[in-house]
Amino acid sequence: MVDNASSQLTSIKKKIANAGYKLTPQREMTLQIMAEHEHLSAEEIYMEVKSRNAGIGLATVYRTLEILTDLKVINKATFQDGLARYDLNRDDKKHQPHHLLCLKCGKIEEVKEDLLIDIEQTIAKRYQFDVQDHRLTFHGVCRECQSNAKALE
Amino acid sequence: MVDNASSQLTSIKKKIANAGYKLTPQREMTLQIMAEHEHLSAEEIYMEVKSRNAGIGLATVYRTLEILTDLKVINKATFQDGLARYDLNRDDKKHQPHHLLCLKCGKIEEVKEDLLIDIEQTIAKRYQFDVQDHRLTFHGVCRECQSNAKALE
DNA sequence: CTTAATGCAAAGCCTTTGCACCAGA
DNA sequence: TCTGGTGCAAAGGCTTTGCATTAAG
Repeated sequence: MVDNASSQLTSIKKKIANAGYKLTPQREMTLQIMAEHEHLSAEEIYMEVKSRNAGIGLATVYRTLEILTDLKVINKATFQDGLARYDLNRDDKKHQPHHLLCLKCGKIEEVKEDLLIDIEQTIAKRYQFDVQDHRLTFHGVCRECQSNAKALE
Repeated sequence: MVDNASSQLTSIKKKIANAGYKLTPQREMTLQIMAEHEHLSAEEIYMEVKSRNAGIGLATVYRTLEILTDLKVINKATFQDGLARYDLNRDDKKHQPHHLLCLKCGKIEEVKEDLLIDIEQTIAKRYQFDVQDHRLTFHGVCRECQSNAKALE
């Protein structure tokens, strides 16, 4: 697991270098943190870097995230709150994972499988639309919040 | 068709009044315009009202849209550009429609059917997540842009 | 060395809020 | 009349940009 993660980071770093970008401590730190957490916002990455006593500017975080998004190394997802959140592109997934957004506690869960394959074909046929990617988020109540609600009854 | 639209507006206006809100010219104008266009941003509604020589403030547009969203008379959808867009809730649909976003021309199409019913059940079972609504957008290339691309070959 | 990258602060967007005035019901 | 609604301008969040300084390759 750890090996997988670190080998993934290594290959990402190569990708950055190959694309002609410099491998700065700030960029490495950002990648490291993204490998350890999901759905981070720019602000959260910024705070996390600083908490490790490493220096970085918020603008640098945004610039790094833009580069990584261009390189398709990470995904950017914007939810209803208007806050962009970022995730490392695990594996070779070409599609954005689905999300479950809890309306009570705000937690975001990830759905590992791609449940839209059939539907994309339907869309392609019925609307003659060449589907390349998708964004799917379910709004509802997560398991914990359901339990909590029951406990209060 | 026109009758349908106007009767829909009439019932929306009743809903507004019943909820204890006042029926102001600004609110009527906003509804009228939303009945005529899809996927409007607050700014677009604002400009459209002014182009009809009626007065309105951008803040009022936002406040009206908030009320209408609360009343579930309209839907608010935020796309990747971070701009919120609004649509009248046609029929009694309880779920947000799906969207097709063209990556070439930026056009947004609407998918009338709800294709997620089965998937929502899968999610509910597999993740014990109480699904209440969803947001689904497909990214790809629309029919016209496909034709244009072929014409250039 | 050379040029891209950084950090700060300022500026940009979209959206919300405060407040005095206005107008539906 | 009475309270909510409006409009303006100011303030708020998130994100981007300008510019002098720093550091990777």
